[in-house]
This record gives sequence, structure tokens and C-alpha cells, in this order.
Amino acid sequence: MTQENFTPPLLTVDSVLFTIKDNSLKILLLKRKNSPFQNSWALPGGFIDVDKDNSAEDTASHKLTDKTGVTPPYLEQLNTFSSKSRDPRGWSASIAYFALIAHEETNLDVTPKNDENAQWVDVGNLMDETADYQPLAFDHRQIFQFALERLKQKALYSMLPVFCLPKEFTLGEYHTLIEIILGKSIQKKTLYRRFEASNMFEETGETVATGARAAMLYRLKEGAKLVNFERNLG
Amino acid sequence: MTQENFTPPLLTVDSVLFTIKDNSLKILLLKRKNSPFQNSWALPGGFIDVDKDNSAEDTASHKLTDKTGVTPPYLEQLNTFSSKSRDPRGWSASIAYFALIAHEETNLDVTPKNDENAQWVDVGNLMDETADYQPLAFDHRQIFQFALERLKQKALYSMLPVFCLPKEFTLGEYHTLIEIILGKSIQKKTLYRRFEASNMFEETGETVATGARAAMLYRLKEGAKLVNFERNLG
DNA sequence: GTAATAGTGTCTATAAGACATTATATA
DNA sequence: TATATAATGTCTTATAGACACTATTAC
Repeated sequence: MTQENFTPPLLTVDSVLFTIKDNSLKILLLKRKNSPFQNSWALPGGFIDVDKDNSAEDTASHKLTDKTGVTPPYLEQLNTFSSKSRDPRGWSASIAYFALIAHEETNLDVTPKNDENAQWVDVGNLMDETADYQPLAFDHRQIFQFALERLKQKALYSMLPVFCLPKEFTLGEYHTLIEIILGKSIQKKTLYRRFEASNMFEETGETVATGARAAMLYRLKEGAKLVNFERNLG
Repeated sequence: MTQENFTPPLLTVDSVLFTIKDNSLKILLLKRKNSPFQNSWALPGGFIDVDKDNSAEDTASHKLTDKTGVTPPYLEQLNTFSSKSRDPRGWSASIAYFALIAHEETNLDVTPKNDENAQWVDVGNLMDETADYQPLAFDHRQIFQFALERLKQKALYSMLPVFCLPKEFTLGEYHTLIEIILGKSIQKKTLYRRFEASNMFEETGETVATGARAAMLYRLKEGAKLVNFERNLG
């Protein structure tokens, strides 16, 4: 049996790129220029270029780099969403990726580049189907929700969220980030213990003043591998 | 930009179906009848029938039901494997699924059905690239290894492996199963505590004798949901 | 009775949660 | 000095690990 017996399905790649900005969790959305769902907001993505991309991950990475100017420090496959009805053009599958970046590292904040058709959208906005930017194109809201669940789950047992922070950051920023992702308060002592135990970071030697005692800045160690813990946070 | 500008990639579905049999972990492999990789062993799967299947999960489920005679009690998406080179026919992606079943519930043991081209293959065999059944077709060995990692990981924090057992089973069988999956000994006390705490099972009232004290038989409660724990086993 | 497997009691070890305390900065 | 935020000390709690013990069956 060969594929020639069948109508080939459409195959696309879409990415949910998270960042932390203005004390809230946001994802990158683009306004669609073309049909279907013209002028709706959508996840960055598109068709695979079989000549240029060696794998779907390449496609995801290229599309994100095009939009942000940088390669996200974390990119993993999320899930593939497929159905007869998710795309009006026919049976389709989208290989979805999940990525993290510090918005400060992208060119999206820069004024000349500032693009009305590419926006960091607050996750809170996307939970309410009647809010701005809604409804999203295709099943992108469902993909976003799947990604958010994955992020929350991984925040419970790994250091993953640090990839939302800039290259140098304080423990306080890390603490705030985790509380925003999980939507509840976490003892800073617990996070600091894990931060230390992970052995992924080193002091820069610099401190940053916040109106009170100056906080130590940390950076990821060269070649540090992402650490998972044996227990979940509460 | 539409897909018509591109050569469409090939899209298939493949499943890694695990069971426990003769005190070892096995997966279902089929001998390929057609090119490419004719006569090589491969995971059950194939192209999506866009007229019959509403989603890729439907395809996975249909293919497994065709081969085993029953619908596996556990089926989840694993990962999508894609590259320019994994299929000699061109750029291709395979949406891989991960499934568990009790071999006793399938028709694969039944003598008249017994099919030389469908075999339960020991996982130990597949770790050694020079052993029987190797090399597998396409990148199916890599897909299998990804699935095995997922199974081991989930065995550490969930009751998932029970779906490898028949409808009625003893705590001793569950204990043996977990030790086989993890490849190391686990305190039965620890497993029994989790088994109880999960609240997923009920006594059938029947016991089964094993030459010594009779063991209680358990079954999954009606509508029981799979439970995850907050810590991993050691 | 012995042997074998099923199942429990209970102590220890580890890491998270709670929360008080000390440290260092600015005004 | 007061106050704000950074960072640490230490006690409690929850659950896994170790391992000895009791229970029930066949012989």
C-alpha cells in the first residue's frame, strides 16, 4: 500500500513561544495575512519546506528565528494535532513545538522593528474566548492550552522556566517567574534549594540593586544540562 | 503561501505496542510485505486513510485493532519523527503512538490465528543491533527506544503499567511487571502502598493459588482514572 | 511441622513546606 | 534610625526505602 492510493494530508508546523514580560506570561502571536482565517491571530508556523528543512524541528526553528531574530534557547516537540476538520482546506496535521525565550533577547521590542502583526499576547487573555485576539486561527487555542499545561507541569519538576529569563538574572526574578507560571505562591527557600542543587548556574560576580539589599546575578554555566527533580512542587 | 508550492511530505502513523509475556517485556512487530524494507521487521502502522480516519489516533487505533483483534486499553501519542532521510521515498514524518495491552486479551496467541508475520519480540533483543529481527525498517528502532524511555519514566510516577496486565491480576504480578520494566528491584511495600493510595482498583473477591498462600485478585474500578504520584521511585 | 509466597508494621532517610531570622542596601 | 528586599536557619511534614515480621496455603 502506497500513499498514492490516498489524498495526502496537509502537514504544517506551529510553535508556542513563551516569554515573561511585564510580570506576566505571554506567547508570540502573528496576524494572518492570508486565507483561511485571514486577519485572525495565529501561532507562528507554516508549511514544511522539504528542500530547506531537514526535519520538522528545523522548520519550527527557522520560523521562530525569522520572527524574533534569534534562535530560542529551548525548543521541544509538544504534540501533533490532526483531524479531518481542523483546517478548512482538508485533512491536516500540525506538528506543534513548545519554545521559551527571554523577550529582551529578541528584536520584537525594538521600535523600528516593532510590528503590529507580531505581538506578545498575555496568556490570561487567551483563557477567555471572548477577549482580544480571539478567536485564534485553526485549533491554535487548543494547541496553546496543551503547551501551557506542559509548561506548568515541567515547572513543577525541572529548572526549565529559566529559559524565559535573560542571560543574567536574580533569584528573585526566578521566584517571580515560577509563581506567575504556576499561578500560586511558592516558598522561595524551596526554589533556592533547587536552584543550588541543580548546579546549573554560576554567580556573575555582579549585583543589581532594587531599592534595598542588592541581589546577586546568575548565569547558566557553560554546557549546563537541564536538571529534573524527583518530586513535584506542591 | 500554500502547500501547492511544495512537494508534500509523506505522512504515516506507527505504534509501539508493549505487553508483558513470559516474564519479559515485549513489543509487537510485523514483517513487511512490501518495499521499502521488504521482509524487515517493523512497527505496526502505515499511511493515514483520510476518508476513514478522523485523526491520526484513529489510524493508530485501527491498525492495532486489525492486528490484535482488540482495542488497546491505553494509547497515547509519543512523538512525531520526521526527516529528509528516514524514508527512501522522500521527506517523511511518522506520528508515533505508544500503547499497552495484555497479550492474553489479543488473538495473537491463538493457534489458528498464529501469524509468522506478527510476533511479540523481546525488548532485550531490540537493544542489541545484531540480534534477531534487526535491523528494523526505517527509524523504527529509534522510535522503539523513545517509547521504552517513556514507559520507564511513567512507571516511576504513575500506575500506567497495569495496562500491560490482564483484566484480573495479583499484586505479585504487578510487582514483577514493574521490576521488569525498570530493570531493578523495587520494595513491594512501596508498590502496594501506591496501589492502595491510587484507589483505582477493587478486589474481585477471588484468589489465585500459586503453590503457597493464595493471592487476592484485583480489577480496575469502573471508570477509574489513571493516577500520577508526586514523587518518582528510586 | 517445613517451605513458599502473600501481605503488614514500623523505623529511617530525604526533600518539600512553613516561617522566623539575619544580611545588606537606600533614604 | 526605619524599611525594603535578599538570603539563610531550622523545624515540621509527607512519602519512599529498608527490612523484619505475620498470614495462609500445600505438602
